[in-house]
Amino acid sequence: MEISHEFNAKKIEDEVRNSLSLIDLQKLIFESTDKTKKIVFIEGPPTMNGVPHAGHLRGRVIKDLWYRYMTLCGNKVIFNAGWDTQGLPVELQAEKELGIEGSKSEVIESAGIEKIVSECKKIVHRFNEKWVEADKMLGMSFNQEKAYWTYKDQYIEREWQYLKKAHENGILSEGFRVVAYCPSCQTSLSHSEVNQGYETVQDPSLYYKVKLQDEDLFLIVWTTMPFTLVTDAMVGVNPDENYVYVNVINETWLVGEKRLQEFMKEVKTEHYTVTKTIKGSEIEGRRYVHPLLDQIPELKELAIKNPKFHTTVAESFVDIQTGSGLVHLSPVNGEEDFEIAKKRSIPYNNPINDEAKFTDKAGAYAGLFVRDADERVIDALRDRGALVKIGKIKHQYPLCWRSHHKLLWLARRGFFYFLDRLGEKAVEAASNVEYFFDQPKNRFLEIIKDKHPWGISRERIWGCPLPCWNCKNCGEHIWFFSRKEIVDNASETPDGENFELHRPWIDKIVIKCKKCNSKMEREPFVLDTWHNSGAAPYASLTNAEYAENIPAVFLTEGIDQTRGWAYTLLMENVIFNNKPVAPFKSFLFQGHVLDKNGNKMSKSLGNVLDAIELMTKYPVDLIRFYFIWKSSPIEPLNFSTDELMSRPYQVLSTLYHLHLYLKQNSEYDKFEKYHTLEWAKKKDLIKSPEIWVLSKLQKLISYVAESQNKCRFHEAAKALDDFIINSVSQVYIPITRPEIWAEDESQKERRLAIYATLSEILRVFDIMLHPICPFTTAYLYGTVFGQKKTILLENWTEPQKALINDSVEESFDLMKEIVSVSAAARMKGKLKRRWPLNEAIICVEKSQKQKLESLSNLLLSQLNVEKYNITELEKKEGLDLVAQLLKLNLPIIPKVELERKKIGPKAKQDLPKLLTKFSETDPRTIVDDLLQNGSYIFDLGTNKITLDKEDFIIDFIEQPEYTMAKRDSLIVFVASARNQEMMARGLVRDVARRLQALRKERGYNPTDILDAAYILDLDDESLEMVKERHEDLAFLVRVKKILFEDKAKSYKDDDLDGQKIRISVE
RNA sequence: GGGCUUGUAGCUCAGUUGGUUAGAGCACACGGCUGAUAACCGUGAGAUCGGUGGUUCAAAUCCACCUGAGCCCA
Repeated sequence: MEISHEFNAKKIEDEVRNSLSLIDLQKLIFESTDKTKKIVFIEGPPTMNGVPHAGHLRGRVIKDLWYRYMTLCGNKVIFNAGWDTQGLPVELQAEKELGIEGSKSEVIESAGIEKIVSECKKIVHRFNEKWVEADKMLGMSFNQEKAYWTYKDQYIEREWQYLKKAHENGILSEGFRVVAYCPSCQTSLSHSEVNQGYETVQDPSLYYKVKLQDEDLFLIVWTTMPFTLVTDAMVGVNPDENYVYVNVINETWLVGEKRLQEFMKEVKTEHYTVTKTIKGSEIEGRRYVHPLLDQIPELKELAIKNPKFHTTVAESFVDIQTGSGLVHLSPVNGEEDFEIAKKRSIPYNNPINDEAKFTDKAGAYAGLFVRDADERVIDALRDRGALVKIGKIKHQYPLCWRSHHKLLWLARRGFFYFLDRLGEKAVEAASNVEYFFDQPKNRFLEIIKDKHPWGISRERIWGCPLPCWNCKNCGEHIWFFSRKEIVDNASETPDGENFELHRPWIDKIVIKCKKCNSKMEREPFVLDTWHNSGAAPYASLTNAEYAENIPAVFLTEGIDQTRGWAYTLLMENVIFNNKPVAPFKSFLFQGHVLDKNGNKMSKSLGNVLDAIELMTKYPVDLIRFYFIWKSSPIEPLNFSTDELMSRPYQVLSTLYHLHLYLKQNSEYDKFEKYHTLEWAKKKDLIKSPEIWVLSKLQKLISYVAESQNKCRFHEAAKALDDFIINSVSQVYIPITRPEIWAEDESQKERRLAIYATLSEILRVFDIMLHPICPFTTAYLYGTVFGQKKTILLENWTEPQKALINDSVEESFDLMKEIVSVSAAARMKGKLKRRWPLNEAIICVEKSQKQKLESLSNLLLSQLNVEKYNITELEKKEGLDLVAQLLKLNLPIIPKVELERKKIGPKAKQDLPKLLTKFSETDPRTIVDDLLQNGSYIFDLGTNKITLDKEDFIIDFIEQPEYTMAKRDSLIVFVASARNQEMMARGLVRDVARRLQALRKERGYNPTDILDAAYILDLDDESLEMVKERHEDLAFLVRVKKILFEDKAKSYKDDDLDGQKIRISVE
């Protein structure tokens, strides 16, 4: 590779990708003697049901940054890719692509499980190609050959080991939970699917009454699903709300106070009286009589056996704004209802089958589809005098997004990790992890403290099968946790011993019950896909790798994975080890990527940026730099491509041109490898600019390492940005440029020392920036330095204490500040910086003078003055400062104003006179009097007013022959007068600047010596001055001669402070 | 509905245990510097610190409520 004159980021990427494809980088790293410690990273596998977008890139960039940083720091990092491949999203995509619709059983019947599974694999591989392509473009260092796939048999078998441990330790049990269920598709739906499907629908609005057992009071209960009376177990009230006793004809009803009027209107009852008001909490635990006990024997039995059954419960979730304020609770038909029943150990009946039909246990309702029972329930209530009112209601209710049927809430059997059985192990494991930021830590710990049971089974096809067989005859359960165990216990293996561990093949294995010798059936579940990815630490590694390298030192994923992957990883690892140990020592949660206006990226808004498109269009290193540099990894990031191309571009472009500058100049001077900093130091060629910039570099190295270690990547990137632009490009290069520009052979070693310094800076900088911008740095390192085969084989540089020099840094920074204040002073006096001036007077704080003395030559040239004078001042202000300046004979004129607030009360009606008198008074006399007597007396004729220094605002301006600027405690005066000589030198530089700009415009190289420069139309005085100094000018613009006649081929019109001139170089 | 987080200049972000006049960068205007650079320097304009109320001698900072946004859970 050869460095080109133009910075073309996309071309650089291609070249670097090509050259990397020729070597086995992973091998080189693992064989390198510099890389000693082996560590492992576990990739949180993305689901292969879509293509990568901009949001995915942020996390990948952070992962790769970490990998490269750790590699540079001397580690061998196992950095395998991983792909999440199973689960509902993939399965649904497969159904869609196969064009099959309908219920689960219909799907299975029409397509067959095998076809669905094969389609799932196709989909997963199709999307995977895109992901691998994106990773390659992004420069991800993942080992793709060793990528783990969650659906592979090998992975499944290892995942089963988690189940085995859970089974052994009693964490894994069968249980029930209430899920949203589509009766048409005969499938349960996830929460996100349910949330998609809310629509306004019409439902019955049923009010019925139940009598309390021990009081002559009827509870008025409301529901929109009459059929759930068949599974009724409780009536809920809100403990904090008021309920009223209402006399109606010859009964007393209990209704929520807030709903009383509305309710009475609905039931068309005008005459009623409220006799008593109570809080909901006061009727907790009262027994009521369910009106349909005669129809449902099981319900009656439960009511007889259990005194808590059919009682009132006060629960804060009960909504007082709808219905009657009292709601009936059906544990098997409502999530909250179920939780409450469990909490209160209240039993429940569950007479509903897979087709959502009532079973024989539902007595009079047996065989009916549950929703079709609504009418029958209402009739039965009416017959028994328990019906209060049946109406209709329009409300938001979830429909199945596929079949558009109303969803039902049903209790389904399943397998659970009962996490409460882990005791405090999980909480302890999570507390010992480093999270870098407090916000996600708090949230994560809260979630874990919940110990909510984790339902790990799903009634699906495409997933890791639950290896549990069930005997329908005697109820025996048996678990096998490996292929070998299954095969050893199978009486038939229709697909051979190496059958695929998925459905449908695993379902064909025949196992005979050991107890009754009947044919057993596999429990028809697959595992929650979160269980798949959560098993990655053990399932994706070898036993040895797991034992040695887990807990992993660092993992990172999006903030949404707090409840997702981070949680399942932790829980599974605690279960697996049965010890309070997390599979990660630290976990960084990343904020999400939003669009440039801060909106969530979503398909419906159409603001999702395709990752591959983005990386085709924009330089990858800029994208990477931008993600890292823009904000803290924990914060959400508003992604704007315009912003991406602004500052990040400038940083990389500057870095590139610095390398170019070094290469071009150093080659011209025959700079060799042995011209190191050591060499320069021995020859005493290191001057203050080098000391300064190298000292800054050492501090930068420490700062960047510290920031990376704390995951403050953005702070590291900002420090790198600041150093390369503001210290190197803006200060070190301009200051040393005159020395580089000289061709004097006697100064050659000094030039070589500058190259040695720049080489050191840029090489170290490339290494530090490499984790963020791998392409540009690999290219620059390769073309300019190239000591190692590739930059990743380099080592992170340790800061050298010997190069830190605080006092030179301070002096230098002070000098920069003074030059900046002097520029402000020149600005005020309209004195260009390239005009030489006679004198500068600099006022600094005590003890700063000496610091500047060491830089006197630099200071002279930077200020562009003949001489300067430094004065140290005591830190003072107002009158004291003015007094000090006057005493030191500095060129100031005191400026005095009246403090109106203070003098008002003193002067009162004489104020106008005082103001006139004040305006006629020389400020200097006021200042002198204040200094001598502490006060000044205004003689207004009629009376005298004495003012002291608090009554004045005292400041100063410069004397007319100077121009001045101040900042904090710095004051700089610049003598504004210019003699003929200075004017001439300034003019020559003005002209030179314009000619140089023209040279560049016309494409000449800096080193070319051209024949002539032409200058026309100067006024007589200027012409004379330039003519006198034509040799200086010729040297400055690198031409053989300066001509003042019209002989050039073409001219450029230019403007020299108002003079219209024509110039040319040829 | 609940939990966690967040709102500072047109944009992107700093702002320490509460403490003088709330800071940078980008963009804008004017001027300057420059033969590595799409850089940089100076001056200017630009902020009721989301809103309301409270605690305090003193609030961007602490508390309460309201409001916009994000994530998770229901």
